[in-house]
Amino acid sequence: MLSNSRSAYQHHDHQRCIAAALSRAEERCAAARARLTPIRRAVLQLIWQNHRPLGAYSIVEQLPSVIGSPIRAPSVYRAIEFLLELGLIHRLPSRNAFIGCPFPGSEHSDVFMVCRHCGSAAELSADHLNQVIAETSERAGFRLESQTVELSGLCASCRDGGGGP
Amino acid sequence: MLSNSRSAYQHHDHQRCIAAALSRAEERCAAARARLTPIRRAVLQLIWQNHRPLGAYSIVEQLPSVIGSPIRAPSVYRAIEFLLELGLIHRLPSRNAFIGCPFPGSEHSDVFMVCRHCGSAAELSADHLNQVIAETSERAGFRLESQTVELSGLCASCRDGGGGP
DNA sequence: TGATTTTTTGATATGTTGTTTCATTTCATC
DNA sequence: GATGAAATGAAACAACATATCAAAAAATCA
Repeated sequence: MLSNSRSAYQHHDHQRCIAAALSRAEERCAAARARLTPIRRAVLQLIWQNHRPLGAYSIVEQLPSVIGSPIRAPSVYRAIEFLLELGLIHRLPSRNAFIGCPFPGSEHSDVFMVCRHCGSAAELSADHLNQVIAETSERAGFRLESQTVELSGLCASCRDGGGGP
Repeated sequence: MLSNSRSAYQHHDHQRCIAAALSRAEERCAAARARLTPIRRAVLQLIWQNHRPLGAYSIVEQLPSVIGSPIRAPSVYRAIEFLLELGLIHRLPSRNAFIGCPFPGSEHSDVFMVCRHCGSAAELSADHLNQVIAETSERAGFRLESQTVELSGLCASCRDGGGGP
């Protein structure tokens, strides 16, 4: 089971998370012959500023502090679209928000655990769960192409009385 | 496995679907000492006009033809909120749209199969799937409270070359 | 019944999220 | 440095959702 639930919910050196995410993004862009432009890089960096899903207009607000000049919504959405296509981020439909993918490139399907208390979201890719989802679809005669699984509840830290990461 | 995938995707007497849904709504409102007012009833009826998720502003547009007089967005959202609370409809986050629940009252969790071709959505409640989701959460130390599972792909009718229901 | 309280609806405005369109700039390639 | 493709700027707009306060309707009860 691939998961980033430890780092998402517990204290950790988050600078390394960010650095690793940007580094993976460089690799992936190189492999895809795509350009990680300053805007795209800044958007990715903002999304990775913590483990909470970030809305597009929050990015619009915060971009000047990273880029220097104001960036309008369409540019932000273009960067988001680019990052989505490369699998570097995911969209959480129930929140209209975006979150960094901790393991881009690996074949996995979107399963998120979103903590109602601290707002952090962890992603996991559980083979068994995906298999059961596939089987269930199959039995219903449904040809599964993609999936979004959003689980809401309390993360380990918040459940145990902590205040989250 | 509770599911309405047959009626959602295949030819059937849909008038009976609507009548049954309204009848269940009456029951459920009576049990909850809540009022199924004309607006709420009309909104539910519109959502049940077929098995495709319906957006709030489509409801706003269509309501006059059911109610007679125009109804603004806030009233529609109030009706939607009411129906959601009673479990008579569900919200599909990825589409900003609403769909009737085929088995309100039964303890079940939201799993939807949305056909990318015909747009119809079937709901199912698969014990095994829910159990695996619960186990997966547990293993990650996550206290699961609610879930939304949206599966996208091709329904049986569209997969077999048909045009859907 | 009539007064009181609660629930529901009306109406206006506004907030939030996402897209269209077209012009301009930047970049890679030749 | 000319050319075509990719990326960005800028303004307007479209779609989805909520805040607020007033009015009406319904339930409750003296």
